[in-house]
Parts: sequence; structure tokens; C-alpha cells
Amino acid sequence: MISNEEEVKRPLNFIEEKIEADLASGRTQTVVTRFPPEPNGYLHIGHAKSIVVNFGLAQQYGGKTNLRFDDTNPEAEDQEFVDGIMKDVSWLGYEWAGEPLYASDYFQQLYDFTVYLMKAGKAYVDDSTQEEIAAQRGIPTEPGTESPYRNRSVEENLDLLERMNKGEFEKGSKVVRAKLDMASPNMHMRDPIMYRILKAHHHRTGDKWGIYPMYDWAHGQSDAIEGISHSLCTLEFEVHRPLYDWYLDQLPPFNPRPYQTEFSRLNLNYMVMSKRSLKKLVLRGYVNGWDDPRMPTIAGLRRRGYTPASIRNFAEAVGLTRQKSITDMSFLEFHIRQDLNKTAARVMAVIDPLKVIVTNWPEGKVEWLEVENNPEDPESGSRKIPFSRELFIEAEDFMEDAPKNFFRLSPGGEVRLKGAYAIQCQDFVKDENGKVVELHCTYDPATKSGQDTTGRKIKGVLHYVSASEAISVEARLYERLFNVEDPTGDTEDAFLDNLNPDSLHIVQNVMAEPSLATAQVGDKFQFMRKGYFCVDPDSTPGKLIFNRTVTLKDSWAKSN
RNA sequence: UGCCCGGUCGUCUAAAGGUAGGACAGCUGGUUUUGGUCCAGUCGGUGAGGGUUCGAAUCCUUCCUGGGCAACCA
Repeated sequence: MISNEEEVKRPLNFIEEKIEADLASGRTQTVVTRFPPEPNGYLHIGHAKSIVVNFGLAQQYGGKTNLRFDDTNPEAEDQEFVDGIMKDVSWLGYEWAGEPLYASDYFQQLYDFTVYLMKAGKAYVDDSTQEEIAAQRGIPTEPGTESPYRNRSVEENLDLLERMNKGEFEKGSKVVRAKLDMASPNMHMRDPIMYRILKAHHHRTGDKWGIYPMYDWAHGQSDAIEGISHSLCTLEFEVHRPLYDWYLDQLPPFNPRPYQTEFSRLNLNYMVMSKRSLKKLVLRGYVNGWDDPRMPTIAGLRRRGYTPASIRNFAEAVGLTRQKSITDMSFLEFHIRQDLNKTAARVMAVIDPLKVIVTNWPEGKVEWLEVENNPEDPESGSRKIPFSRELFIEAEDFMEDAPKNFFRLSPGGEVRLKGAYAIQCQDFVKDENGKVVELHCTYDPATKSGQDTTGRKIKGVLHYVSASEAISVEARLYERLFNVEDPTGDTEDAFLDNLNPDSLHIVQNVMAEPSLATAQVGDKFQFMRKGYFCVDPDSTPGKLIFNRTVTLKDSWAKSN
């Protein structure tokens, strides 16, 4: 069903193979997947992979995908996150089937199933304390022991269940457990907890429920109720699979019967990805919120200037396997450059301005030169930029004592100003600290861009702005948030020691060409020779703020 | 040291007993009015041993090694 003829043939990944086998065998008629976030935080690039996998696979096989909030823990969850998650999924370009769904929609069915299991003698109410239950569970290398409450009568269990739900008992005083096998080598099978008493207010069901289901009890049954054909999750749920199957085995059959398949989660080097860690960065103020452009959250990437297509392409290119992996940040950067190279308009902005006086250019004269907007996109047209006697170039583009392979400006040297004329440096002025503060150059009228009659080959091409027309903007330059490949350490907070103290540089008085004055929040540009930038929402009518999404590849900088 | 899963270029990922290939990163060079893009080339890998086979990344076996599991979190 990969119907696009132009699509290059790609070998199937292991989940596609399963799906095709299931379709062929009749195990399932249509592919129904789900994306099941817990609304207790913001989505990150790792979730983006899961979104692309779930929505992408369903799309590919003509099926559908549910968005289901796994809202079984009211103590951690909040409507704010529900809204944020829906925004992010939509922004990535996916449409879920029908309305958003919630595990809490199934609380009644789950409760009825529990009654069913209790009547079958497969679930019981346990009065043990949290500590006692932990002790009963034993350790992985040794079997556990059975709870003294394990063999309560069906009647007593049903009565207690009802009263737990009514709120008659204190939080933590009782739980509902499945009656499985305390000697199982799989810890998750040692009479897992199905329900706990929680007095918290639920963001959707309010105070209706006194007990809340645990993940294992809620998840598989929610899948089954929704008719999910393929329940895809990450590797850490692998040991839960026997329990997922066991619950389904105890209940009347579902058709289709969902089954769980695990794949490896996405990790990036120089980044942390756990929700806990990200939350800590936000709460303790190491970054400026969930949408800080240094964050790997969808919201952060969006604000940074990443496009939905670049994230989708990245997620697809990373692939789908069961091997633990840490993907190179440069792979993500490759995909945003690839997208923006084709779509972002080129403009000129000087981040660290150095004044240039064109001594043989008439005082007060301004010439408007036509330059193309994007050489990669013939449809993008052109615009006019001003040239005058006083210009700014990038300070790093001038060197007093330049090595032979420095193609830029140096005393006596000549460069082309992009889209304008060639200039030659005649003289330069230093301040009292020895810093070069002004260049005196002459231009050659015969070298006008597009009409150069000199036949001279000029290697260096610089970006520039005309001083009188330039607008002053702010640029926020981002470096990696962490300065080691794997920031996670041995302790919970160890990653904080690996924070890069220079991950954000705010630069004022960046001199930008006047066409930028009308830029809107979210607009994306290539600042020629400097990188891709987008307009930050912090911008005000009087002051534009640009986030650097990613630098251009720079083989000169690299070799120095 | 119980159970489960995994080990292919630096990274990610193909090869379903038959030439170990691609992408990213790196390095060379060419084109270029962005030291960008584009193009060409190049470097570089099956964790180890044994076995089966005409032939093994793939099957068997021993070992080595990485990860997950002992929340009333998901």
C-alpha cells in the first residue's frame, strides 16, 4: 500500500512485516493504532518518533490512529498538557480519528471488568501496606510470598471494591490486585496492583471515582475497547507484555484482539530526553520554559525554527528497530537544513558589525540592487537591497594579517559584496585598544553584480548591509544545551553538572537588511553565510528577535 | 548471581544461507556571486572462539558485552 510510484523502494521494517503478515492472514482487517500520551508534561522529539510511527503506519496501510490520553493518574495530570499535546500532534501534521479519547472514558468498563474478574476469583482487595506489598513481591532472583488477604471471598472482595470506590477508605489503605503468581520470574506478574485509592480531583472525571486503574490494567483494555490492531510502544514495556496478554486472556474475547509490539525509543546525544529531567530544567529555571528553543520538546523545536516536515523526515530516517540507539544530533540538524535550504528566503544580516566607508561612493547616494530570494527556488523571486557609502560587514570577515587561504577582506585585498560591487580595502582604523573599528575601501563600478565587465575572478563574497537603511534586531544564538555526549550520570541530578553554561548568546544590534522589517513571528530565513533564523514570539512591533535554528555548515570555521 | 531483550562502519540503518549496501558525520577534489547548496571521490563495520555448510552478519554452540525488570508512575 505504499502507493506513491515515485517512492523509492525501501525494505520493510519489522513492524511493517508484522502488519503485512497480519493483513495477509486475516488476523486483522484494518490497521488501527493509537498514540497514548500521559498528559503530565510536554511532548518531545522522542514522542515525535512515536507519533510518526503510529500515525505513519496507519496512514500507510489505509487505517486510522486514535489519540488517547492515558489519564489514569490525576495526581500528575493536567488539562494544560492535554491542550499542549493536541497542538503538537496537529502541528506535526497528523489528524487523529474522531475526537480525542481518554482512558478515563473507560473507567466504568474497567470497573465492570474488575467485578467480572473478582467473580472469577482472579482479583482481590488487599489491605497490606505499601511496604508489605513491596516485601511480598520479593526480589527478582527469589520468589515472592502471597498476601494474607489473597483468598478473601468473592462477596467480601466485591463489597470492599464498591466501598473503596465510594471513598470509604483512606488513600493507601487498600488496593485491588490481580491474582496471578507470586513466584513468577517476571516481577510484573507477581499479583500486580490494578487499582489504588486516590483522593485527587481528576481533570475530566472530577470526583466521581475513588479508585484509579494502574497503567497495566488500563492500557491493554483501552486498546481492546477501541479496536486497536497494533499496540506499539517502547522497549521498556517489553516485560509488561505477558501481563498485557494475561488480562486480555481473562476477559471475554475482543475482535480484533490487540497485541503489543515494542520498538526502541529515540535518544539524541548531547541531550536528555526523560520527562523528569526536562521538567527539572524547566522548574529550576535552567531554561526558559517548556518551549525554550534549547529544549528537545516539540514546542521548543517549533520555537527554534524546526519545521514539521523536517521532524517527520528525521523520524522516518532514523528507522524502526529494537536496538538501543543514540542518534547523532547532526542527523537532526541535517534534516532541518535540508528543508530550510529549499524553503527559507535568503536575507543579509550582520551579527557583529564592522563599519566600512566606501570612500569613492558619493555621500548620500543610495542604490537599490536586485537580489534573488532563494537560489534553490526559482519561484521565490527577488527583492531590492540598498547599497551606500557606509556599510556594515561581519567583523570576522576582516583580518589585518590574513593567511593565504583567507578569502575575505584584508589590507589591500578585494572581495565582492553579495549582489553588489567589489570593494578593496585601502585602510583601516583602530581604537585605543587596538581593535579594528572602521575600514576604508574603494569600490569598482565595473564590477556591478550581474554586469561585471572586468572578467576578474574574485574568490571572496561577503554579506553586508547599508548602514543608513539597516534595522537593528536581536539575535539569540543557541549552542548545545549539554557539553557531553551522554549527560545522564549516576544520580538523578547528575545531568545538571553537564549543562553547557554558554548555551545561549543574546546579541543586540544585529544589523539587518530593511526587507526584514515586515517579518512576522514564525517566519524563517537564511541569514546568508550565518545560518537559519526564525522570528521569535517575544518580538514586539519595535523590536524583532530572531532565533538561530541552526548554523550553516562551515568548512572554513571547521578547518580553523 | 532470576527473567527478558539487544550487539553490523564514529552514528543510524539494510542485507530473510549467495558480492556486507545506504544515509549522517569525517576527509579529498570539482562547480558556485553564500567557505552554503550541488556533484564526484574517499575513509570506515558483522563483539570473540568453535561448529554446520560448497558458501554464515544470518543457523547451532560457548563465551564476552550493553540494556531493561523489584513505583499504590506511565
